Amino acid sequence: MPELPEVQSTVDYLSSRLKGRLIKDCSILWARTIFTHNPTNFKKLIVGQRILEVTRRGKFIVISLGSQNASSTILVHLRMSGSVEVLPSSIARDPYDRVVIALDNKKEFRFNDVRKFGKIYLAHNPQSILGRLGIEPLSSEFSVQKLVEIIANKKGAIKPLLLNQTFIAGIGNIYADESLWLAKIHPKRSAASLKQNDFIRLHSAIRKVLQDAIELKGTDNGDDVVAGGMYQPNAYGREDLPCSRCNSKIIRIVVGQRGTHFCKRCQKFPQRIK
DNA sequence: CAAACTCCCTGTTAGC
DNA sequence: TGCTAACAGGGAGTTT
Repeated sequence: MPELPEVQSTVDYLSSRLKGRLIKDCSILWARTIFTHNPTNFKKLIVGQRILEVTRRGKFIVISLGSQNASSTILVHLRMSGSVEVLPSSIARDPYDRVVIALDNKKEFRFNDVRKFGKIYLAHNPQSILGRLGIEPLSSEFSVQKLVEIIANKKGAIKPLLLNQTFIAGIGNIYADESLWLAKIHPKRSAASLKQNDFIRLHSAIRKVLQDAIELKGTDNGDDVVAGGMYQPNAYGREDLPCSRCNSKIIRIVVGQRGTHFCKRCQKFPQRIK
C-alpha cells in the first residue's frame, strides 16, 4: 500500500514524463474513481490544460495544470492498490485501468487500481483537499520539538497518532510499524507516557525509515503494486519471523483496528503505564 | 476528544 | 480437491 516513500517514487517517475505535456483526451473507465466531478465535467475541465509540475503532499500526487484562462490541480490518491504508468497509447490497456489521460506525445497516463479505493480529485484550490494534512515529516520544519507539540496533550496509543494524516502526513501502516521498531517504542504505549528520549528516537526513526525507503523506491511487498521497491521491513509483515536486531520473534497484534507488528523484546511496554 | 465502527472493493487465504 | 466466507487495508465519515 503506497505511503509517502512509494508516492514520492511515483512522483519522481511521473515528473519528467508529464511536465510540459498537454492533455488531449481522457477516458474514465470507473466513474467513482473521480471523486469531485462526474466524468463528463472532469474531462471537459482538464482537456486542453498543460501539466506544469508534479509534486507530492502527504500521500497525494499533486499534478498542477494551467492554461491562459484557468489553473487547477489534479490530486491522485493511490490508497490501497493504485498505481500509475505513462505508456505509449499503442500498448494495450490493463483490465484494472480506471482513468486514462491521453497526452500530446502519443502516450497516456494510466491510473490502475484493482480495488477501486483510489481517488482522483480536481480542484481550483488544492488546499481545499490538502489543507487538513499535517506536517511533512521530511521537511525541515519537522523537528523533535514539533513532534512533541503534535503528540503533546493527545490521548491514546502512539501508533494511531502516527497514522493520523492531520498530524503527520504520509505515514501509513508499514512505516508506522517500522518507525516504532527502529525507535524501540511499543505501538500501544500511550502518547502521554513518552519521554524526551523517546521523542528524540522516534523523530529520528521516522525520518530515517522514510528516507531509506525513498532511496530504495519503497517497500518490496509482494502485494504492493509499486514496482521495484527494495525496502525490507524489519517489523511490518514479519509475524513469527526473527527480529533482525535481537532475534526474538516479531509478533502481530491489532492496534486501532490495524494489524501491528513489533518485537516484544526490543519494544517493551513500560511496566507501570496504564 | 477519543475510540470504534462503516463503507468502499477484490485478491488472497483460512476453513470446511 | 473445490468451494465459500472471512479478511486485509487507507482514510473519510459516522456513531458511541
